[in-house]
Amino acid sequence: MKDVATASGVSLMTVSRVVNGTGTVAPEKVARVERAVRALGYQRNDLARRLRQKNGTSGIVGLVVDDLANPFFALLARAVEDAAQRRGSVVLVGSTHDDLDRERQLVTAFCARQVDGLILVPAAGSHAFLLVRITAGLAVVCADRPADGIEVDTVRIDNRDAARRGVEHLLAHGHRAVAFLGDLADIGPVQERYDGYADALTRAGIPVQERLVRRGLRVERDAAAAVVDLVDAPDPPTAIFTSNDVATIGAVHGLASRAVHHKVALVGFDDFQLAERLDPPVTVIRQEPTTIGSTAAHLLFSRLDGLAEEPRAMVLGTRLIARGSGEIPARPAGVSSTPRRGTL
Amino acid sequence: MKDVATASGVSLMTVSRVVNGTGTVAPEKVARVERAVRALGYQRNDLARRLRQKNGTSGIVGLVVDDLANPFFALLARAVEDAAQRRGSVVLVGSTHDDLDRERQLVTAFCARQVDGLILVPAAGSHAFLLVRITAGLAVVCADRPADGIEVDTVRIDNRDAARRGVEHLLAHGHRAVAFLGDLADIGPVQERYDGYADALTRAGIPVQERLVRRGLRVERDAAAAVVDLVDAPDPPTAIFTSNDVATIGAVHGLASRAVHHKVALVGFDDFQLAERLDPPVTVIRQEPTTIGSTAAHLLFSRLDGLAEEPRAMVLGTRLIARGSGEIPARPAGVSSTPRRGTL
DNA sequence: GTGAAAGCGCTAACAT
DNA sequence: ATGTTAGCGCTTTCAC
Repeated sequence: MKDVATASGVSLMTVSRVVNGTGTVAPEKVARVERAVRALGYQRNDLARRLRQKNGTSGIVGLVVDDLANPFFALLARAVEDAAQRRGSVVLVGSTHDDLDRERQLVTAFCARQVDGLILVPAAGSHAFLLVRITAGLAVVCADRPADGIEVDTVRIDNRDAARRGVEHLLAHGHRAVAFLGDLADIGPVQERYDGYADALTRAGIPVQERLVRRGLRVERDAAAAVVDLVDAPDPPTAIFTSNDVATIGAVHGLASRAVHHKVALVGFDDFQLAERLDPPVTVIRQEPTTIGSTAAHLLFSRLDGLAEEPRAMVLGTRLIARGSGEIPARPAGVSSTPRRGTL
Repeated sequence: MKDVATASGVSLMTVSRVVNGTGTVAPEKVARVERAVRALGYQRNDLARRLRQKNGTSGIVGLVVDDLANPFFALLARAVEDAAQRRGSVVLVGSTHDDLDRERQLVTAFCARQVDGLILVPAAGSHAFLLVRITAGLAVVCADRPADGIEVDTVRIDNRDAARRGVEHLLAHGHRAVAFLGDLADIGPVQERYDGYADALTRAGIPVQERLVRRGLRVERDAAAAVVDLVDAPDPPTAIFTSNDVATIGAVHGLASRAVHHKVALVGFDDFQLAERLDPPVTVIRQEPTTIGSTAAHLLFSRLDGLAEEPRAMVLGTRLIARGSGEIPARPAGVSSTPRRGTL
């Protein structure tokens, strides 16, 4: 900047005014400065700028998700990025892999770079460590899940209700022995989806059987193994409810490996690519990661623009998409499980 | 920081030394300062820090990809993020959607935030605008494709060779009429894969038929429509080579919609989730986005650490994974295309 | 319309 | 072992 000023024979202030288009500068000097800027390849240092502008913002937002490589979060991330772009902000991303320590590191690293705000898919555990930062002016919006211990804007779906509807869809096709497959139990939505599963069974007068409930499934292989274990058991489930995309895809593999994919019904949480092209096509409860991301981004930007209401809890809709796997009736011809005592 | 100094009754420099663990400070004062830091929730402003440390780095790297929501780039991004994390850097991301203007905006926005380096999946077009920045010290590594007009480190695969092998796999099963489906022709790898396709045909003495070549397919729907158009034509191809994951998935839909998925062979570039579970399972040429990402990140960090060799061109391996769709023989029973003049 | 001076939060380089 | 001074690149404030 100093070089530009020297080269065009004006003061630093004039350069500043030209670069930012503020104040009033003689047209002739504007031209001289602009020429020098181009010649020297000068670009404003936004960081130094922001240092002096007491009120100024960095134009950086942080996005902390569970796993950027998961299509759900990749779509959410792109939606956030789109919204940020339209506003001239840039996005710092990081994956926590549901590890609170990792999340804390990311938040610290992001805050050290003066992010204006944070969109957070919180890991399990207390987020009280964020309180002091929020008090200090950090805007935080939670996506997909609320964060324990802080009251901030949250964008999510009604997991419990959606899961209940999914399981009821299976019950409506005559199933009584419905298995539940889920990720780590301490993740909020996983627990809520389990609750919805239990709700559906309870309303139908069916007791929850712990042997049909498998949690802590982090990767597809875990879910596939759980399914194999379930269908090989003496009294196998006639239907499976998987509580996220990873579990659903694992279950598809598991069922196919035992050649029971046409016999055991399947409803999965989260839609996924090619679900409609599988055999049978997979019935899912779809949520919209893109909508979640853009809603969270808009909420964050509203806060940055001074919105000072109570924290909002936005609950977005879900839709059950029946494709085939969830409509397989209970105990079709060919399933060889001997009828036994009803409940156990 | 000033507050911390006041609260603990020491000078700014002492606080600085304690916070950074540099120099020598009396244990008692260290304790006092640390207490004040905790009490006030003080966190160092890395940006101001970096402003003063002339040599210092921002600890921010930029990652510019085609589309973050595409699983290929999502995996690449996660690999970059992992590598950055291990180094204490954070990652700014952005999607260009193969638009050079958008890419330029992202690069400008990232540089204004003083990124140390850039990992770039370049859009089509001249990247001469980067020259001045590279001269000014910006480290750039290209991933997936080289950038036009600049000489920088590049991490990629041998698209032409891999595509040739994929098409030869089809030819080995007796196919003579092999269609090519691709994204925008001005994207480097798309052109290279087309060249590989043409190579395979030429080596086998088969002329390339323009009517079997469909490009500019950006989304699955485009590819599905192209496939429908191809198979409905008078002299339909007996095999299809799709030059990326989007085209492959589109082709799967297109073939299924005309119920010819067991009759028309398919080899796709890029592996994708559930490919092995489709009917028939899809034969692909797999590249490793994760390896590309981590290699690019390591290369970038080497440069930031002072590596001053000539720009490197790293070429990673690919593997053909035969699953079924690529092994369908030419002209199976039931394909009703009347034999006509050979070439036209 | 323009510039000079002060200072954002921090740290080199020199004191002491 | 600690404090002082100067200044990173920029903008604010106020004077001209």
